[in-house]
Amino acid sequence: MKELEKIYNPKRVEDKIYSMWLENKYFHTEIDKTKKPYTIMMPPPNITGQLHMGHALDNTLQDIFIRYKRMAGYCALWVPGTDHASIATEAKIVEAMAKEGLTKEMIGREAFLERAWDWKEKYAGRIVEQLKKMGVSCDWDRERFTMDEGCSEAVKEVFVNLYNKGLIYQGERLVNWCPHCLTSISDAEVEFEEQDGSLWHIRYPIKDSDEFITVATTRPETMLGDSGICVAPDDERYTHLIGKFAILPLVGRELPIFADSYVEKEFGSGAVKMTPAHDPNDFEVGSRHGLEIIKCMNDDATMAEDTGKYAGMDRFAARKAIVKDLEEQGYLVKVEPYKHNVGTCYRCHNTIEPMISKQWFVKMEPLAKPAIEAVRSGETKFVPERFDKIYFHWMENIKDWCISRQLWWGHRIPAWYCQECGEIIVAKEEPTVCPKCGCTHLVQDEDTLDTWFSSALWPFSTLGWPNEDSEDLKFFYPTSTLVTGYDIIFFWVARMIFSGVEHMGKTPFDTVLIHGIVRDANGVKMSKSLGNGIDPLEVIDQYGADALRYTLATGSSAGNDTRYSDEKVKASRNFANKLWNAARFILMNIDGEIPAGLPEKLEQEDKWILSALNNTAKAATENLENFDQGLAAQKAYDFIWDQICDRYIEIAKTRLNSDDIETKHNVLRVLVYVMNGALKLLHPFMPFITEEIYQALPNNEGSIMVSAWPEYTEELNFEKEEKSLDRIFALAKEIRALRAQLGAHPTNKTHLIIETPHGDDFQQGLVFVEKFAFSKETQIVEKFEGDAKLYSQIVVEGARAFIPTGDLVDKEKETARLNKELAAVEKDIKIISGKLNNAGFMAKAPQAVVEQEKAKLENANNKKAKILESLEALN
RNA sequence: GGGAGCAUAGCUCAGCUGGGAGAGCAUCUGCCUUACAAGCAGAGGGUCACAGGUUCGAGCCCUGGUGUUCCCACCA
Repeated sequence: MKELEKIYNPKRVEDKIYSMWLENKYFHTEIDKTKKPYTIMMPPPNITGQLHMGHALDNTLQDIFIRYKRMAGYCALWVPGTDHASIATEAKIVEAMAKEGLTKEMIGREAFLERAWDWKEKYAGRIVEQLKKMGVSCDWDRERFTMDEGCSEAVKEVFVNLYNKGLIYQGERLVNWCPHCLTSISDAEVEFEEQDGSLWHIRYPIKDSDEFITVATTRPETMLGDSGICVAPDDERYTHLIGKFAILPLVGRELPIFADSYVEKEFGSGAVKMTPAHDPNDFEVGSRHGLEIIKCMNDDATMAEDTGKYAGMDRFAARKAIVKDLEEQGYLVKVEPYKHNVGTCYRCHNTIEPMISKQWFVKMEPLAKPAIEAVRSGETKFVPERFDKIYFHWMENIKDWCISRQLWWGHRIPAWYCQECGEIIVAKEEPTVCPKCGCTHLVQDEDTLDTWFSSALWPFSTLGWPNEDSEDLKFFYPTSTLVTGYDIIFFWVARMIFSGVEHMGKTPFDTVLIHGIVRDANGVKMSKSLGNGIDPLEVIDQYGADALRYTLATGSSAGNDTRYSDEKVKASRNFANKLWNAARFILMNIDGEIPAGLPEKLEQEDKWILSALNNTAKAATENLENFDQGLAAQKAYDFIWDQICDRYIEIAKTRLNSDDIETKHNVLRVLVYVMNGALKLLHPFMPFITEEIYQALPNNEGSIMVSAWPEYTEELNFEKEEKSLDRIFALAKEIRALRAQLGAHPTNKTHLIIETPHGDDFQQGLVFVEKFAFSKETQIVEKFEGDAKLYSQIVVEGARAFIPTGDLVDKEKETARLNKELAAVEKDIKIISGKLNNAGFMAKAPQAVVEQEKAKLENANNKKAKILESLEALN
């Protein structure tokens, strides 16, 4: 006999089991061509990160599907890895250096990168250790890093390919510049925030005239870069000024006044100052009209050297100073309070400064088109489907992607400039001579690539691409399921899709399973700045990884946010303990060896539970196939708690007490079989406890994680026994309710007479009736013939129970109770016959539904007759 | 400005292609019934946000507005 502790202790179990899995290489996948591939690429966590609830959810979901598919016979591969997160990591390192009084420039590029690699070594390892605590079954032998050799090779290959196709180009354009991170960022990386600002109305004098033209602006400091004034073509107020010049106050520059349909008459003053170097719209209008581009700010958003007295001032200080000067010199007309959206950097949340600058871009339109088609054709499906709209909208309105970053940590742009002739050489390998002029004076581009440039290649760079001969690539690509949050559809999912289509000719995954974010118990997004984040590792420490996983798996449905609360985890922990005790009970009853497999002879109740397991397996499998992991988990839960624990184990006790060894063995064999099945169904959700129990059960070999997933089989479909037992349970339940009303103590067993046409079934299940209805000396009759006045009477479908309550029978109470029952059943009858008397229903409802209603009516009528009989007998 | 999600028991949420509303937690009552008090048995609690419509039949489909959350755009 094996002894398990009374309360399940995840701490004792989890690390031990994880090591066992690792040692046995269960996570490792080799190509097996006899199986179908099922592949997941883990969204690589940043090396700046700690494991948070978002990771916990994301990886729990992936682990559920990979474990399920592995058990279901697929060649299941889950590739893990980490992301170098260029801007985030660089910021952290710069921050750390600042504490030592150092800057990037002081130590130089090489020393900086050394530090960065040290950082990577330290923190990539940390996040991996944290992931392992979750129980993830990814193939650690294949762990990748976005800047490892293979990924870097892929990046270079893609850059050169796209450049050669003319899809990567260099251009002097207006980009989003973060003055804090000191780099350009892409449009996707700009977050708009509503802010209270002002609309300043400033009048500019007209050259050679006494007139003024008034412009409105939210950013007066940019006037130092003004190079024109624009009005609407049909604005009669200003038509006479078109072609004339305005004099820029404080500066004295002459600004051409011109018309463009971009301007709306109704807004502000109807005249717009043009600052092409610091405003995206002005840049566009300016390029149409050949305006001069005058940069008036430095990279750190201080005012440029040539701005006179404002030079060196921060942009916001300059704004104040300029407004003050305008006011003093009589140029300020008025100031209105104005709410507007301000672009901020998604990393540091400082206000973005649009700046003219030379950057590298990916030309998006030719890439977007086939990527849109890939989703439209269903080659890749979003779950839930609605996210394809978001994808389409973004892809259809896409602008070119700014990919160069003025950072050091990242993939360096494979472009070299000839210092002699200015030739640009884009190549995978560093060139030694300029192909144009033959000189050797070549200098590599200083910039690195957007971190998402390499993550976009993740689904195939991790499988060996650009080596086209890679067996892994051939077998596992395209991958099967991508699991990720809706917050990175643009950053990552969309870019992976167009990259896959472009470079592999196939979209990178079959399905994109989108989940929401994890909020706190009050529905507030967990964030570092709010301090409301909950550390998954602490939760695991307190309740176990299984409890956390189960909570996340059941609490979230595709596409929706989920709330975390301690109570939910506690409930999951309780479930784990319930399962544990069920297993403990089985093991306590095993003394020595028992035969493997199911016994030859199955009793009614065995067939009932086996049939229930069979049906649960079928339903749960369907749920998993539909990515309804929460429903699948719920089914395993209900089966274990309601069917195994509350019923079958209770039922089993009778035979377990038998002196006959075979009787005892038979029920144990069913118990073990059913428990194994339940464990397997639950394993993807709660891998640790299911493994621990699986190992403890007799006749099990190897690990549950590589055992076969339970499949539905007709052999174990026993409808008759299910129905029969369910009838017994229904009757017993009503009897328990009556006893509760009467305040009967469990030890107070009562005599019971059951009147039923299903005598044989009840006779077979007699011991269970007695067990669940707390009865003794139970009689089963076709027709009750006692003195009804001395009995309480229970009426259910297919049976009537008589319980002698002697003096306890309160005639009035009993009559009231039966009348209540009567009212209920009469209401049923009314509704059902209403339907059946409805010509429309009879004509149009499906036959099966009509039959069902007829059967219901018959049952209800029978029940009513019995209740009436009982009432009559009572009085 | 455009778009999307959500609205079901006190709380958190399920509810498949339309066929008489569910779970967990919380509450109340009674039980240490020899696997489990992290448990067992029972009970109460919902005009499925609102108004229309389609249908024999609507929590589910359609329309309209309400509240709420989010995404995109960014007219100075």
